Amino acid sequence: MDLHFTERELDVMGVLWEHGPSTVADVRDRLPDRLAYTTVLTVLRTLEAKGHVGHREEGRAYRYHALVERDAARESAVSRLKRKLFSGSAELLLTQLVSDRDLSDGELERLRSLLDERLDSEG
Amino acid sequence: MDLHFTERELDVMGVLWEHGPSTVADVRDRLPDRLAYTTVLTVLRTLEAKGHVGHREEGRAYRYHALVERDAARESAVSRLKRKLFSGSAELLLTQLVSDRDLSDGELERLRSLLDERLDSEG
DNA sequence: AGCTTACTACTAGTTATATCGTAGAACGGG
DNA sequence: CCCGTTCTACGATATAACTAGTAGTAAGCT
Repeated sequence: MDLHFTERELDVMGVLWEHGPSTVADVRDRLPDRLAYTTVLTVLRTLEAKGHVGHREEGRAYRYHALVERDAARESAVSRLKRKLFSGSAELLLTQLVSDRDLSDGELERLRSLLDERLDSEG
Repeated sequence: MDLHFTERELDVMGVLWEHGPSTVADVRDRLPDRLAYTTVLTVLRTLEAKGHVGHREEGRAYRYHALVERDAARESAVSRLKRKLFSGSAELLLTQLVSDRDLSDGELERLRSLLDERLDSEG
């Protein structure tokens, strides 16, 4: 399946994934930019139209919840990035990832551990 | 700097990065979809307006070339992905990367080698 | 009951994206 | 020298993204 979110949609989905089902006001308060209440509502409604979120009535307000798993979005995004910018190569992508100057030694070691685990758990 | 390309722009940039300076017809021939000549030209012109590509006259035609390095685009895209979908964590991103069922053992080993090299080359 | 507040529903404007057609210039072959 | 081909320039249209205002409703306070 091909999941795709726009910039602002991703901000909103991020809130729902991070903090669970939320009202419009909840989402608005956690967004990086100060948007109008109705703006946030509009984004939620387009996300709902696309089937990415759903809502449930709660008193007089709606509580919105993600309908797609964050993992699915992650997988789709990584796959798209790999395809479009790294010629489909996971190695190139990892190379880019570890060439980040900001990574600490500790982080690098943990990254290697992750790979070791994955390799050990192979059949 | 914050580089950002749309879907189609990325297709076009991909051709320029992969095959070097190209005419409109060159680009068109290498795109995944069969677009009208003028459509490709339009994309190139908007890319030029944004400062991402430049052109040089060659006979009566223009030859377009990338003005931004592929590496810069890669770095920006990875950083954005990390921030927006992985809470800024390289480890989470790598986890997603290596959880790809399609990765072969060989690839995984090469990924680990890359990390080893990076770790060894540290101070 | 009336006032205020917190919602959703509708509408709307602007900018970006995506795609292409037509016009006009220039070149190459006959 | 005319004709078709190959360019760029300009314009156009449709859809999506982004933002927000206004209207109307319902709840809660006094």
